[in-house]
Amino acid sequence: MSEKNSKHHDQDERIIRLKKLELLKSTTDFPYRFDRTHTNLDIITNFDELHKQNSTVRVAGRIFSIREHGKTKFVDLYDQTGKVQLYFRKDILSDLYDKLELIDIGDLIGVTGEVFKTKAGEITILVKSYQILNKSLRPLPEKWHGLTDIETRYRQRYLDLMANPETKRIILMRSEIIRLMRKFFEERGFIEIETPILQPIYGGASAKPFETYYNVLEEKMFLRISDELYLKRLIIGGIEKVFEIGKDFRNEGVDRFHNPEFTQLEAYEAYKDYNDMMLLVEELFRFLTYSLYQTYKITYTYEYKTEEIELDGKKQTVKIPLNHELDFSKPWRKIKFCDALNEKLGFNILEASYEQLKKRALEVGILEKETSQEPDIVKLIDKLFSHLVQKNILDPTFVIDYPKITTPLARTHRENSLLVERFEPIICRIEIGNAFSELNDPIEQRQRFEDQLKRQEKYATLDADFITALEYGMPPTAGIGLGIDRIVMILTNAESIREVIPFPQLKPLKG
RNA sequence: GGGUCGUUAGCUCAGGCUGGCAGAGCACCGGAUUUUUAAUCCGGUGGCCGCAGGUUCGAGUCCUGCACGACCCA
Repeated sequence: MSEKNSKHHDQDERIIRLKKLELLKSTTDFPYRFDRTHTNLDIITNFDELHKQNSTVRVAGRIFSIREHGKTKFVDLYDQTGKVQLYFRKDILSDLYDKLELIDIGDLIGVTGEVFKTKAGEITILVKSYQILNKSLRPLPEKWHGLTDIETRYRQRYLDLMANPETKRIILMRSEIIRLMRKFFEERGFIEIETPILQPIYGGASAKPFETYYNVLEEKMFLRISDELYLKRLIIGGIEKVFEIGKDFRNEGVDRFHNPEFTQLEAYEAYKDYNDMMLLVEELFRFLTYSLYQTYKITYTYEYKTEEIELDGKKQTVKIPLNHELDFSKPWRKIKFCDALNEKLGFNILEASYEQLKKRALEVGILEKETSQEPDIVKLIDKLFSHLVQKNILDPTFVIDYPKITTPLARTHRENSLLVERFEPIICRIEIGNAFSELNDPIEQRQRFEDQLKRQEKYATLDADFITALEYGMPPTAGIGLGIDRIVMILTNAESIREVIPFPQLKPLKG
């Protein structure tokens, strides 16, 4: 009894719909297919011709709204391409019209009819016959306010897609951006090759990996944190321009810019250096913005300020967007990592001691006094840079020439042996990638890995097989990794990485 | 890991400060309406107020803990 009451209303509308479903099934089965002559968009764009010729059209989709008016019904039908209005009349459909009682918002139907325009000028299909293709047992989110609860939007993305055009826009745009990026690299002669996701040794970045176990081999395996070391093996093997688009996995936290699994494009080109790579990135962004928007200028909202205001005597918090215009027709700004950081620090990062850096980190409040684990020096440098410099970068910028210690896979700078030839492209504070002139000296590579281990960097590894590969000789090579999720954020003006990932990581609901 | 905020009907939200019958719009059900479009009009159903404790005569409201989420910080 109490159990029945507890879910009473929950089930109410579902029970009504189940009864309708039973009635429907008692007379006919739902069809397995429905021949469409047009999409809804086709109907709108070809209206004049269809109307002139009194063409019979067949469309299908989901019902989002039903407006009854006497012995007629107006129905909004959506397919992937958009909306078309349907008009059902009792005097045309007779018995079939009465059967419309079994139809609800959310149901999928296919209709046959002719197009016309209503008094109000809306393109509409006068329905001559219809078939119910499937029934929805649950009510759709409300039509006017839609679905705004962020958690429900992410957990039930299909509802979000139905209710929020912005969600659909971003997800379709993501697909388009990936298609364009693939096209960009293919047109320049890069070959797309897939490398292992399950790896016996992880590498190519500094991050905590996900671990798994391969039963047949009786070996611990890791999900890759980067594709780098395998793609370089391909360069050594003679694939001179290579790229891969795929998921990397990092066993770390979730925030506005991080999802534990994310999509990266990595590209490597033999006989090039990081200067060439910077030009390629500039070209890529011109290509992307122009292909998507037919302009090189876009706006990104890099922050939302919240302010309290009084409205009708009530306090309300409003979100004020802070926008920044990005112009990709211009060359990107270049700033040197050390110059920019030294200016903020007041001392030379390359000569600074660990204690000196730690002291400063405590001063600016980016390090807790009582911390159980000391950050390693690379982590510390990275934090200081993020907080003191990167936070202020809005225009498309290449941060170049990093301290050698930060980057074991990058080649020593040709003019300063304390640095490496590395850059990060940054837009509106967001790192969207990482690139180097690749280190191709196997002896130095081994030394750099060993130095990392000696410094007890947290997730350092030494991939001996990779060094063996280097010993066969890798051409001078430029390489880059680009965070596709973050690039999609920039290009769609998305506030969070979760908006551009169709199914972002959430904790499972308990109980 | 810490701080702030949030969780009330299927959906969107009031109510909460100051404890006293659980509210609205949409959706749903019944009726009217043959070019409506957030259709309209009349009538109605629907609640474990996130979960578990505590204070109190009495808790959606106050206190504690937990879960999930958002933002900020680490």
